[in-house]
Amino acid sequence: MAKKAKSFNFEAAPGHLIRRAQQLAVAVFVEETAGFDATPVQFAILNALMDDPGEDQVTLAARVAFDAATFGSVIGRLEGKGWVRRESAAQDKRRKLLWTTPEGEAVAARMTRVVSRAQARIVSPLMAAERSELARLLGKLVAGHESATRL
Amino acid sequence: MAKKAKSFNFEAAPGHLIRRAQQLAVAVFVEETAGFDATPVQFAILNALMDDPGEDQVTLAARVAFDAATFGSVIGRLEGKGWVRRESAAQDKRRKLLWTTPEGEAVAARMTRVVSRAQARIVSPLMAAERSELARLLGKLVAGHESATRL
DNA sequence: ACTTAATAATAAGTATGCTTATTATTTGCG
DNA sequence: CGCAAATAATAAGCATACTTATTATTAAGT
Repeated sequence: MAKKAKSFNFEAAPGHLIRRAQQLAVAVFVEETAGFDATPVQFAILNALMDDPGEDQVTLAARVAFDAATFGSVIGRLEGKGWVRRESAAQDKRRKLLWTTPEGEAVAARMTRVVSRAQARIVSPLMAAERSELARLLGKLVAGHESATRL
Repeated sequence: MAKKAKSFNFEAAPGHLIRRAQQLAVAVFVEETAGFDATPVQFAILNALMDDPGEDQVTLAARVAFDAATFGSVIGRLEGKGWVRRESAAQDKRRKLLWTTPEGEAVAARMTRVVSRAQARIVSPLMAAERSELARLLGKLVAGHESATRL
């Protein structure tokens, strides 16, 4: 009963709660995937690329919700690990097309099990109904802003 | 109806949705607070510090859910802007105690209105009942992991 | 009292995540 | 065709966010 809240109550603000959730989600992911040298973003990129082989950087960046600048550096790291191959498009030499390598696909496949466990652990404090409700609300939130801003 | 989802469906994963939400929350915050030279984290720190003046870095970092290393650099920037004052504790020269300056408090006060608007905008795609439900679920999620890991 | 533990802060290194600027292409319009 | 606008990628710079290592200081145990 100590809280005075004379200033802005940031701890109850959606932004703060979302930031905390993101923080904890990454921590769980990293913990579960220790041993694999891949971050959440890198795992997402590998999977997105396996669904759309030969995609160019801009399009793939949009699919995983990334700005082009950061995306390029992440791809650089994935390329350095030999998990992604980058090649200039013949028709349009500005574009760099991307493919996963067999090694990259193998890593993604081996990670799937622990990533699934990480996702489950993230929402483990919630009951089953609450988990799907959270997913629905976050989905609606994201979709609402996507249609509004159209980045 | 094009999605094959032959690989891991990261787009429906809690971790990805949370990351997207965080991304959009920061974007809205930055947009609303343009003109003030403060980030979401800096605003949170100013407010936390106004509630607990003279707090040391470690304790305050825990309150806003920050690692000590990053926290130190953020405080350094706030000190550089003249919004926070840092002073070694007399009894324990390892600790640095923190206070907001009048300038820092003035900035926080002037930001309150637009930050409130930003928080409202973040959850604007949701209906009123959904907003409180999202806050409740995120709160439960964060609390559950806090009690489990005790970082 | 002296040495070891623990603690607070910083430094260094890596990885997002963003913005603006620059470069290389390509497209589109007159 | 020729030039301006648009586009793809990178570079540079700032701000989180984390880890491990280092330094300074205090606490704790013998």
